[in-house]
Amino acid sequence: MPILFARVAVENTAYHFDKAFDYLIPEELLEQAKPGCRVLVPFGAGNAQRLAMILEVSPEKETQNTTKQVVAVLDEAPLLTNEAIQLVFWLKDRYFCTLFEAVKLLLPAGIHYRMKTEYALAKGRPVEKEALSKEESALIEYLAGKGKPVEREKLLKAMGLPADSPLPENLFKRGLLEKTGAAVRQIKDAAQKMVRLTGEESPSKLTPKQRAVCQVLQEAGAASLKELCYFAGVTPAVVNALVTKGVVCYYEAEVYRNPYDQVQDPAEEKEIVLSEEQQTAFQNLLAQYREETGGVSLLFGVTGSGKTSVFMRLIDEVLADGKNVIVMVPEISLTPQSLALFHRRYGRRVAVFHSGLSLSERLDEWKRVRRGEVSIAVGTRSAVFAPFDNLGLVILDEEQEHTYKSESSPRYHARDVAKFRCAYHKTLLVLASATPSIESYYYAQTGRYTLNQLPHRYGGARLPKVRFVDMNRELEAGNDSIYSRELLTEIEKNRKVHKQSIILLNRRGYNTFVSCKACGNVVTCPNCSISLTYHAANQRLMCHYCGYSVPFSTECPTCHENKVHYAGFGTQRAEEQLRELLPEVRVLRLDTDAAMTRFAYEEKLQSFARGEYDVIVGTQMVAKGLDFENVTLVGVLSADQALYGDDFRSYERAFNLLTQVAGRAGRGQYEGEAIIQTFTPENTVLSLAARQDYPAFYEGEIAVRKGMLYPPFADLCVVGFVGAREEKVARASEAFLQMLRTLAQAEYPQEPMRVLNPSPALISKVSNKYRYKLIVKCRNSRNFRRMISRLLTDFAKDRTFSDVTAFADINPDMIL
DNA sequence: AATCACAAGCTC
DNA sequence: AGCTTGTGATTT
Repeated sequence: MPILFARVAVENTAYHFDKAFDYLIPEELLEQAKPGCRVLVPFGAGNAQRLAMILEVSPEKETQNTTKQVVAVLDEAPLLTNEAIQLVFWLKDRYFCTLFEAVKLLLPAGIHYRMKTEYALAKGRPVEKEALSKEESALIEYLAGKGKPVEREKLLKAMGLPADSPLPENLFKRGLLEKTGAAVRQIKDAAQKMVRLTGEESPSKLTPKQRAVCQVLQEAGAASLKELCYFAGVTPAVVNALVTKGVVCYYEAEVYRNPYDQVQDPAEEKEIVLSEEQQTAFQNLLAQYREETGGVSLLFGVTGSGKTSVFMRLIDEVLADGKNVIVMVPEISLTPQSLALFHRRYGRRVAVFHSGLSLSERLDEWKRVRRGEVSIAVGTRSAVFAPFDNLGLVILDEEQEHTYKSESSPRYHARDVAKFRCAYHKTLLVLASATPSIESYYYAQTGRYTLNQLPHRYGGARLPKVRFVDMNRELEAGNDSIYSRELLTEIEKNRKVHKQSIILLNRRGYNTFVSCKACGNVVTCPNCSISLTYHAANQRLMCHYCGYSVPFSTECPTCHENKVHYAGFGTQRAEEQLRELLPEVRVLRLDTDAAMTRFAYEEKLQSFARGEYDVIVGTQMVAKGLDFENVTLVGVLSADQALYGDDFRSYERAFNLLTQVAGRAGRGQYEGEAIIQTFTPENTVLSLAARQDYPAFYEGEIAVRKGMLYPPFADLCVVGFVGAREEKVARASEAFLQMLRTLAQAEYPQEPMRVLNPSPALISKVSNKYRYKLIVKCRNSRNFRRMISRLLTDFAKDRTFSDVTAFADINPDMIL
């Protein structure tokens, strides 16, 4: 009998000691213990039971009699494929997370077990002789009354004790209580009670109602209890009686909780008619897909050029090959309309993943994919993990969107995970966008990706007219509101002819940039070419990349007039002011702060569509995806807020946003117009966005990226530090910097990097924890990651900073 | 000699 | 993080 070992990922390990741990598989579990199955293992000195995932089963290498044994196997069949297991190791290596965190990412939340602790009265122990406190004896009494194990949480709640009370644990240690642990599923598989005939007993001596039941079953073969009662016109009691007689029996059948249950399979597939341009793009993509080399292609098509038609044709071909497809879209564009598009064409072969689903719905959609019952997964970021084992195509729509980057550990980017999966399956990844990320376009230009273009709008639709309003002039004319006279006039004009308007206020981040009213100059950092941010606390202007700062002064460094000021306002004020200025206009405010459920959001949009409002005022969520025929005017309150964010991607985001928002107007038969307010009308990004001239924008931007060493010419590794005491956090970041310098010099002298000084995070205090960060311009190579990984573990082991946690994020969307 | 409190080290 | 073991100091 060969001895087998399981290499497992253990739950709740800290990054600095996480790795695959080896356990012996006892003989009776050999059958069941397969890679991809979860197990229970004893862990640590106390041998407390923990959840773990088997990543590999292999014969013994060297005998260590210290090796512990697997306690139990929790899954009948593996949850992870071979690919998924490789992906787990890849995720740990790339994103500095633990193996089990990576495992969790690949599974639907609803499938997770959690360890529960139960207490019961110890048998054969005379309680009477013990010295007990009042609370203790009350607890003992309660358990004696129950006579069976009670879950820890329930017990504490029943006794009115705090959730972290050590009481039961103390009693356990004194031997008065017994402790049992078990792994429980949070979400149960949904099952339906089904009924069928046993065929054993001849149905004699039956009541009329019972005979009716049997008749239905004879016709239908089997039915759910619910349906059966409905069709036979009886209550479950009748069926119960038949069960007792042995005529019929119950069994459980699994059902799926599916929010799109009503979706019908399409009667026939409608032919998609492609324009010549679309046809060429489609042919190229198809050819590349057939190469089966695992390449990446950028589909660069202007807004309204019909990218969706191209990939639907491509999807058709891939499905015809019997392969599966993942389509990812940003959350905001996953509207019922766009989903309906897929449902109409592919019916029940579509599984959907987005944040609006309940845990159980997500679990069931995941199972449908895992069992090969669907062929397409449509969804947001997490859809990239859809467990297909015959993946043929991945499409990432609006590939530049920041929502594809996770902001919490594991800080993965869906684009990179998609690359991994496509390389594994030797198949095609399509990145689609009207405004690609600078990085992706660069790779398309330099041949790392192929490039397919759709330079014209489908059906020859025209782009909206774009006008700029110089807000400096407004101020000179004595208008100090946030609405220019021109914009107000147009809104009012629009209302009178029953057309609608969208007003966008970009307020991403918490920055207040500083500019000169006289020359329009925006004050930037001399080292990083990043807009400086005004900090009220110390009245200084700070760069949050490198920590550079100067005292705030109203004197402009360029024109030396005393007209430097800072600005910033929110949607609420924008809404109030519009109501005051144009009392007759019906205003709808939409923003993410308004703590709206997905449902309420849909509801409001519906009523806007019905014409119950004249204007929507909102943050960037209104800029994208909305498609209303009746909207002919789009106003951007301050383009500057987007342009001068304190981030090297600010121009890129602003260009992207303005291009998109201008695309909101005039989507139907009416011509649209966009009015963009700015204090810096001469900024070329504005006119480039108005013309939707991406190539020209790219040329300017890529030069800056190259000059300043920003992606794609370098990677930014941000190391964050979090802790309760500010000076401790600050000292920790300094210490880390020291460690980094030493290690880099000693062991990684070849690795190119530039380390910027640690500095407080942009939002330096979040929920009473102080945050610092330090930026390293680097090459995201295996070697560099290994170095960071070592630093993170060494740092965590250093007890002087035990109350400060450090984490790393390579190329985050926003720099803390 | 017995007991305690905290630092150090390991997790298969 | 959670737990055990080691070390030294304090108490009897």
